[in-house]
Amino acid sequence: MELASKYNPADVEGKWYQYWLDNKLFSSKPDGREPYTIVIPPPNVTGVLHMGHMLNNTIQDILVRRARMEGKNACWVPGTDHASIATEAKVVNKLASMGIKKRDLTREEFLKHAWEWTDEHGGIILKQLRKLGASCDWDRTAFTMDEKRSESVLKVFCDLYDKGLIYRGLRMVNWDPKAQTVLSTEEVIYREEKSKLFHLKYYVADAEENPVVLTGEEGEVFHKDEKGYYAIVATTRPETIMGDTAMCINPKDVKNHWLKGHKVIVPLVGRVIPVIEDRYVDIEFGTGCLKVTPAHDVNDYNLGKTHNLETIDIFNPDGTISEAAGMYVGQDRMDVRKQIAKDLETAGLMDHIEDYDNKVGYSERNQDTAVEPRLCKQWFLSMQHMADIALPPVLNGELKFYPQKYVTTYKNWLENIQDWCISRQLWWGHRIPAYFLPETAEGEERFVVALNEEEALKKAQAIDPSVTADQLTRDEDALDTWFSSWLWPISLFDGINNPGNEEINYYYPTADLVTGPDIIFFWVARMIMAGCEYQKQIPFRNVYFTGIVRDKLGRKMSKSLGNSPDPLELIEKYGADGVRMGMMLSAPAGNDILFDDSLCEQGRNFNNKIWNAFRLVKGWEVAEIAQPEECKIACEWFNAQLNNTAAEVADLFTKYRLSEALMAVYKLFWDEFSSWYLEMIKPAYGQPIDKATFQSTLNFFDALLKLLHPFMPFITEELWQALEERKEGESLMVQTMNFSAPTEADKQLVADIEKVKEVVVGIRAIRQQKNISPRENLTLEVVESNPCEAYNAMIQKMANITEIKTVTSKSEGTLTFMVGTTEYAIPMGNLIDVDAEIAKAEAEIKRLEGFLMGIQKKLSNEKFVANAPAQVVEMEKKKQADAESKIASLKESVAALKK
RNA sequence: GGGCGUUUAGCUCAGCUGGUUCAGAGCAUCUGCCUUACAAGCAGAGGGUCGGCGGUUCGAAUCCGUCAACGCCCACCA
Repeated sequence: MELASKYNPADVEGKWYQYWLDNKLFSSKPDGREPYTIVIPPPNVTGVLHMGHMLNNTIQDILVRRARMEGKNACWVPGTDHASIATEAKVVNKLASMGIKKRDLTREEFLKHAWEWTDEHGGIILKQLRKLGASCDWDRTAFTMDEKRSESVLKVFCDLYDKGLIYRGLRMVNWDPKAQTVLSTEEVIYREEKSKLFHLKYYVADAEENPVVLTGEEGEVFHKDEKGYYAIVATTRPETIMGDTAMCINPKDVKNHWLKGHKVIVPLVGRVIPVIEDRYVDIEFGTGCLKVTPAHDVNDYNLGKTHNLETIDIFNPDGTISEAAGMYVGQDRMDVRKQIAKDLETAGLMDHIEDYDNKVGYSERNQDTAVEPRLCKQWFLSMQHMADIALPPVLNGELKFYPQKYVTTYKNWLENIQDWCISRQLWWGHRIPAYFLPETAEGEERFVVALNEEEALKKAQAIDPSVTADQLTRDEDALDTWFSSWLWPISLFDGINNPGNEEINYYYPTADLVTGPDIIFFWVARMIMAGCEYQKQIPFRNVYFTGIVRDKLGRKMSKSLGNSPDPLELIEKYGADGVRMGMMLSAPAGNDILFDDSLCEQGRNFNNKIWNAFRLVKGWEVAEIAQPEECKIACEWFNAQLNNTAAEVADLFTKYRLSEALMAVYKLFWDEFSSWYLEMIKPAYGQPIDKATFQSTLNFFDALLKLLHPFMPFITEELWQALEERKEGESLMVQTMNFSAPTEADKQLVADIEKVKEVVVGIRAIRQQKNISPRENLTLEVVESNPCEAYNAMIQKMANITEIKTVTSKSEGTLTFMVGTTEYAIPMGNLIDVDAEIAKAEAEIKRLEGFLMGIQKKLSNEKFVANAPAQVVEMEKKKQADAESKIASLKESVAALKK
């Protein structure tokens, strides 16, 4: 058999992926088996694979492949998200680079461009997932804006509207001036920023007819100069003064009492505004005077409502100053902030400026764009009902989060739920199925919500029989992307359009959801809501929250830092199996992973180890000879070890401790199988192996490949196919794992062999210390009794020992070591350094005496003996006895050496 | 300002309801080996007063309190 000494993933990965596809091994149809379903968190349709996807999808693939091999009907449904705002932004940018402005296009023209862009870039990411080995049922590939999903979205919208849960309302919302759309509260990211706090002078306007009265009360603070009395207002946003319609003080604020009932002049603007009083104002902040701009701040808006203030919207949708401001019209808000500060200064209206740390909201999708609070009429989903139905399953454990800590996060969010703003001023998305009738004579807005125009017309005519089809205008807005993704686990199986169909009944609820904690509110929580509302059942039983992939310095991977490796290059370099293993080695649920290429190296090395073990086994010549004793024991032992580890791995899987499961399999293969088992059974050079041992070894290899396959699908398939003759279409990925639960005898055997290993290691260590070649024959003496008698042959083979003698007292001139309470000795002739051995033994005696003293102290403590469980006391007594016997035997050795 | 989490060998992490020989793993390190599967390897070894302090207990990495550092989430203080 001619196999290279190094495994080359590139030679095999593509081949087997195609083989799996050709044989439709990823595809799933409802049948009598237990279903195991995962729906992919749909990546942005025009996105490219990054390390986060790699981690996330590796985990999903491991779970799916494992479930498949456990005999379940595994179905992993792939798809992409239309990513309304992100994709629209990309298209707008691309058009801009071609010199086309979005506003010069009609909706239809724009959408044509967007679809072209989607068709061109769409699905690249899914192709990339194949390189990773993802075993998705590709025939089921869906898109959040394909026909079925779109229909589902519109149906749900109409249904929720009919239920009274969707409403249209004038609210202070978050506006993204770059994308020119409203955002939900979840889409706003707050960042701490170094900014300035400007202190502006608002002169009292009516001092003439309504004199300022100074009470002289303690704590009163006023400002006066040659132009008159003035209040000082602190603001971070001086550009909004054109929208000021009041100044507010706290009625309990003594230092500002003198302002009560007065009017003040907005600096530069000249508008006279009232001083209002409201306990909302923090007396301690700044001067306790607050400028009120109802159009541009949520709090101010609320103040405006309670105090009936005028609202002046000074911004255009793109963030430039509007006509209504009367000044700086057409300039950008950020430029105006700088300019107005200068102008205020020049006009002597700036008291002073100080540095200030401020939290500013940015658009989640346009992270360089500060969000502008804006008063707009939008569509909202009332969330209280949704929160009410989505909270119990998570709290009562029907739906589990891994790690569990996210339950608290989830609970907090649901208990303080806010209505969801679901409309977006975008074209790329599901257009809201609302149709406006002509306004009434009083200018009142009238609309109907309907699945299609026909129905809309009917509904409209029920309101106003005179309405004709062409008088109806459909709402221009699209829905928030998440309004389609929240239906994903249902809509993938067409459960909205076709309730109770075979697929939804079979695959829903899905088993596991694997996603990042950053979208727990955006997506996870809302899917639970939709599931509970439309399927009356949770959408998945477990949620596995992955961590963030960071670089080895702990920095988030980002384009600007350039610290994000290209996943495809990694795969090329280390093989998909190597990269998968690299990712998984350090990815406990919920912990961030500090990714480094060297992790993949470890994965690649492991591949190579497996490969070479295979070369060894397949290189043996098999003969009809008797099975040597040590081989027989080795087979029994490894079988026991295999069952042990398989049970451990199964348990780890149920706890989603995948990296530990991988580590267990890694050690099983590398340490137990390669370093111990194969060495135990390995025939001498040029000698054949007996048939029984060989067959067992093939069986073990087969079992190991099964355990490894979910983690490393390619190399395992390659070797499984080469292990024995296979028929066309056969594959490891659809084999079932059948391990027996470890018996007591298994456990005992494993424990016995652990001792054998210790003996072998002891002998090897002596060889190492004394520079004795592993090839040089030695004899071994066991003092008094040999607990490993049954395994002598094995020890002899592994440690190259010609004879094992049980002796009552060891020979002179030996080097010794202890395993448990048994002393082992190797006659060394004149090779030993007596003084060094004495020193070593004495050091050990000292250590043991210290140890013994601790135990004796414990045992002489009445309270310990009285309170500790009998078992623990027994254990201590045994420790004491063992230590005493060890000390005794060491002392003997020393005495012997000193002779 | 609230809430959550983390802090154990150089690095990344296990260590469950306190007690199976003075704390474990992988990687990295050191030493010796090109031993006829594998130097992407083999064999052996070293390395931690479990963040600090205090408490509960016969006994604490493990429970309680407190302090500190770091991280995350939520919140309308201009």
